[in-house]
Amino acid sequence: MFKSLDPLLHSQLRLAIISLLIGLESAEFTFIKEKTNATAGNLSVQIDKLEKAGYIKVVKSFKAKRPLTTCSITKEGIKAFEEYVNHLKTYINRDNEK
Amino acid sequence: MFKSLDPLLHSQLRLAIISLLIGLESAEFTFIKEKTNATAGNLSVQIDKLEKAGYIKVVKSFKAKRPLTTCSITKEGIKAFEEYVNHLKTYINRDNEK
DNA sequence: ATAAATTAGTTTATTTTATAAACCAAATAA
DNA sequence: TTATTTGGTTTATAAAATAAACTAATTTAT
Repeated sequence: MFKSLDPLLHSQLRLAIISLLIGLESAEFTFIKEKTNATAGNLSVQIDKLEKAGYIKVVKSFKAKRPLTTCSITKEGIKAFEEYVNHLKTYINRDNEK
Repeated sequence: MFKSLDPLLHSQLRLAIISLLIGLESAEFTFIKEKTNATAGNLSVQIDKLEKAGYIKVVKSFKAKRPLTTCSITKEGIKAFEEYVNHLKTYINRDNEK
C-alpha cells in the first residue's frame, strides 16, 4: 500500500539537489548552495552521500585559482529519483487501495 | 524555489498515517499498524507527535475490555497535508523556475 | 608588506529523529 | 496456573540533519 521511500532521497536537501540536477547538465557547488539555501557544511555532507550512493558524479577542479566542485546526476540518480516520485504517489494520491 | 517541507509530515510513517486518515472518518491503532507495517513502538511515538502538533485527534477507550486507541485527522492536519503536498511539487515537478 | 576579509569548501560536534527493543497490564487459552 | 496474546508505552540506541568551527588559498585595504 505505502511503498517504502528511498531514505537517501527522503531528505529535504538531498531531494532538492537531485531535483535541481535532473534539469541540468551539471551545476557548481555555489550554484546549488544558492538555489537550495543550504549552508556550505550541510551541502558538502549531503553531496558526499549522494556521490557515495552513485546518484551524482562530483568533479573537483579549479576556476580562477579557486576550488570548484561540479556535480551532475548519474543514470542511477535519475532512476532513483523517478522511483522515489512514484513511491511518493502512494502517499499523496488518494488511491489508498492495495 | 524549493519550499520548505513541514518536518512533521516529512517522515515516512507520519506521512503514511496522515495519508491513511485523510481518507477515513477515523482509524484504530491496530488498523493503522497493519496498513503501514509499522512496529507498535514506532507507531505509538509518531501518533503522539502528530497529536501534539494538533494534526490528529486521539481517543483512548476500551473495546471488549481491551484498550483501544482511535485516531482521526483534524482540520489543521488536513491543511498541513495539503500544504505539504503542494510544497513537495516544487521538488518533484520540473518547474524549477522561481 | 601585512593584516583583514572573502571564497570555497571540509571536518567535527551537537541536536533531532527514527527505530528497535524491552517492558507493562489485562485478558484469554492451554 | 502458567503461557500466550493483545494493545499498547517507555527507554535505549542508531542514524540523520544541522550548525559551528576550521582549513587553505585569494583578494582587498592599509
